[in-house]
Amino acid sequence: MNVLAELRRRFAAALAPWVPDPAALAELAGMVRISQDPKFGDYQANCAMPLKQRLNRASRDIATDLVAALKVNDLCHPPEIAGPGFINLKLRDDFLAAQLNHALADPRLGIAATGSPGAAPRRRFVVDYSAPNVAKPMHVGHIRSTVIGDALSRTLRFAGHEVITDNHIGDWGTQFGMIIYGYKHFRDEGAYRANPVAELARLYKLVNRLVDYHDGRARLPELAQKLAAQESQLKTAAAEPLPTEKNALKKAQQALRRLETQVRETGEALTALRASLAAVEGDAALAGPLAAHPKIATAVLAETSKLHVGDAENLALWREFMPPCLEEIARIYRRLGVTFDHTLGESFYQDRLSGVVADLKKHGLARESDGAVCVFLDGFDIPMIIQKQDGAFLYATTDLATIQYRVSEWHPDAILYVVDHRQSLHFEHLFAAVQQWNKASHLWGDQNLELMHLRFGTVLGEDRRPIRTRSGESVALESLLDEAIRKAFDVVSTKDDAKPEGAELLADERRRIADVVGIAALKYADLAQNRESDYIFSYDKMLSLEGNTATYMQFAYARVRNIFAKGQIADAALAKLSAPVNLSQPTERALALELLRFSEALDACIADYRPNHLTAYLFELAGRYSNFYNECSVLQADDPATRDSRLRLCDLTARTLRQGLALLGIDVIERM
RNA sequence: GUCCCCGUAGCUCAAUUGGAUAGAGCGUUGGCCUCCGAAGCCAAAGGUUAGUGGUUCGAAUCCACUCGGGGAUACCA
Repeated sequence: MNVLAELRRRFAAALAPWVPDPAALAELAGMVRISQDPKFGDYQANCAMPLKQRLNRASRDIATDLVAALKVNDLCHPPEIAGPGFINLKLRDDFLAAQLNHALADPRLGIAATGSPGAAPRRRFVVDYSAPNVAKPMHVGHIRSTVIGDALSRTLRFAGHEVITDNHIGDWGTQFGMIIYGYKHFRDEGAYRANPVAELARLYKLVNRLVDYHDGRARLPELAQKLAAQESQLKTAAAEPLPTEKNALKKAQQALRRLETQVRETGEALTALRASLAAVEGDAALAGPLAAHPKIATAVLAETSKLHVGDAENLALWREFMPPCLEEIARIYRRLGVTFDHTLGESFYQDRLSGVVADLKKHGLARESDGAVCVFLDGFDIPMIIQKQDGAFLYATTDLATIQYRVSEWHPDAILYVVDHRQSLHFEHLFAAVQQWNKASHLWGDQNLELMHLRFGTVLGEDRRPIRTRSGESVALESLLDEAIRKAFDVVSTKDDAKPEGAELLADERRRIADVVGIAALKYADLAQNRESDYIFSYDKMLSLEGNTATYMQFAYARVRNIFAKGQIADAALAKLSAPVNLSQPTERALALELLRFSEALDACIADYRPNHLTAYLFELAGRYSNFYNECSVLQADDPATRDSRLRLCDLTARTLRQGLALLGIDVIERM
């Protein structure tokens, strides 16, 4: 049972005579909360105060009447009224014990599935996440979308929703023009045969560097000119006498500061550009290709465009490259334990794009402007371009086609996009456009379709700039995984060697544990910190195995399981225990209360699609278990009834931790 | 220029979406293994929630302005 939801229902019933408006009633009933401080009880209701004005009475009196009308004595001790009218509720121990019994007997731990009585209605979700570019190695920037999307999908599914996951991979863009060009001009046949993915990655990097180089050369004069202009502007501004009037002075100083920043930033950009050009020029291996391919940028675009119009040679190459590229990302997903129901990338939608454009034109939603086909939308300064002057389609076009496909094939209630926040404007455009399109063309009709951009912050380095290695490339995702596992292995070995009775793990088992612990740490660091602001990447933090980490929960789990192992209590024996749970010790009661909040944590996680509610809950639960573990002996309890009661608390704790972590895509181990 | 996001302990982040004395982790200081696993537990120090005004029973949260940071900004994705 979701105790919070039940209390809200009880309050709604008690409030109904005073509050006829259903919306207002729901809002007031929603003011039942978990208490922040145990001294205020387990839950508190804050709805008396807002009624003060509506009823024109003292809020404390309202609280008194409300408590009189409230029927909760099967759940709680008599409510207490505090301060201006806070109503504090404390659950009865016999109620807690009964709920624990129920959860213990249920494989779903007492969590009602959607669609069942009293639970939320079942919905169908499409979750779009990860979406890497398959032509280049996955890097650290891909981890957030992948891990968050996976956790949300698992959580929604467990709650009872229908979930369709779809990896919208980048398999049709300019990157393929680059590797096709690279393959035609620079490939090492032997290397390609031996390891196609590695060779293609090398070619991608090589071509990318050459293109960047020529691009940089072309930009250099412009940038230098810009700097000179800004410098002279600054000089002129600085030479002018400062105004004496206070506001004007402030403005002038501000303008000066802004100019100084501009000059500094342009100067830095220029220096960086010169350095990168010099690096390429100083690289003997690049001298030949550089001289021989001066027009590489346009040539790459030409290869891309040949692919798009169906050129036989390029299409054949693309078909040849795709399997190893897909196998490469599949390998990473296997290591992460991430799966998808579908992998329908950009290429899948190519033959639908012209139809999308035609349909939008037909309904008057799109028109030509400066040679490009644009969708102009109310409330936006700029249009969304769906076809370029040269006839090429854009990612906006693909995204429209993708929605069209998803609604016609899958009929979802919601589509969730787990994507970097920098694409916010794109999604605002896209959602606005598709709503218009639906009105004109009945893509999904009158039913409600929730389109949601679940944005997250960019992964930045510790210098607050996009994460890079010393050589200037993004950190490969795989090297991060290796590092996480390597570090976990060191810690596992150290801890095992230090055990009082000597090491107990074989090398093989240590490796298996390190795998689980390392990947878990990596995922958890991301899930626990799901904010919309940027994310400072730090090896130390991401791979930490202490404090609020997945390791903490895994450790708590292993300690529970160790009790069962020491006591030689099999799972079957645990399941047969039926002794009433006794909550006389404060740490027992606190643990029990936390165990029953699992359902609330899941609801919160789903309500705003934020796994960090779940991580916070699991951290809290593991903490309560640690307190209990320190205070209460289980195997050496004073009497058999207490022992059995505590064994049952341990059992439910272990199962809740295991289930909660599983929803985050994190495994547990029996020993570590 | 315009629009969007953000500013909370030394650092990285929470705060149940307007509730009571703003909480964790890391780091710092001190304590706890003869006792089911110390990857743990307990305690201490650390805050004008960037600032000013407003809204109300009540503000980190909502509104206005100021300061500071980031992002986006017609033909990359």
